[in-house]
Amino acid sequence: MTRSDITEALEKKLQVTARLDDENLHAIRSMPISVKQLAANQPIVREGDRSSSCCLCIEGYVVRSKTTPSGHRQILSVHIPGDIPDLHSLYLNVMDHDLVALTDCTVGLIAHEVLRDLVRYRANIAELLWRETLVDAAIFREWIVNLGQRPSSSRMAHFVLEMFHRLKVVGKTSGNSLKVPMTQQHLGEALGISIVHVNRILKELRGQGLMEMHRGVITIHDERGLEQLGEFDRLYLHQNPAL
DNA sequence: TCATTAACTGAGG
DNA sequence: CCTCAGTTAATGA
Repeated sequence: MTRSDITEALEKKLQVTARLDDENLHAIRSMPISVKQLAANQPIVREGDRSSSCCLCIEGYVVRSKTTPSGHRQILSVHIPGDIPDLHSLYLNVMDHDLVALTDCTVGLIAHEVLRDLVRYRANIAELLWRETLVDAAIFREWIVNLGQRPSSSRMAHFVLEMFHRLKVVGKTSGNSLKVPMTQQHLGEALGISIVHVNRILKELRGQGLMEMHRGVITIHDERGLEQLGEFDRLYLHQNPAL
């Protein structure tokens, strides 16, 4: 892996709304990053941990989750290349949830001091990271609405479209298909529905000609139909609408 | 191990 | 009475 592979997705995502000038781009490209390979299901940081670095997803997927005392896990968010899922740990010292590798993946650990210096001395980058954090919060708000107010078929449709649009920004979709390397168990944990019901919903969506999922690859057959079912409006992702 | 399906159940509209 | 979704259990890939 070359140095530009490491920050490629991050650069794409940061520049969704505004170009970075050469100097700031160079600052991002020359951040010291320690690259680590992780196996699926390997914890990155756990609730209660004090971390001294932030995790940049380079390849593969990562989830944030919380597990209740009775053992039920809620997946809070799914992270893809270019995301920094624990950016908040820069200022919140103790983790309030777990960060776990969903698939085998490559992550880059960026020391807090490095990021703090970037934020202190480069207003442009500070604004982009601030923006990332706000969009992250916007996505959480949408997830709350999704889990609390939509029937499960709409939840699934909404989730798939969100992943589709987020993956598109970093160039990880191909035509109408996207990788969502989650088992039906994972989908259930993300959407708050039982595994058997996940299976029923997938069958229903397939039957309606909306989408299909096979071994972690989703093919969208009817994007408009999915948007209607999922009441999906991509505004909350705050992407460049031209993309 | 993961995916699929049927059958049954209860909540709630 | 109908729809939605959880549980259980059996079975297939």
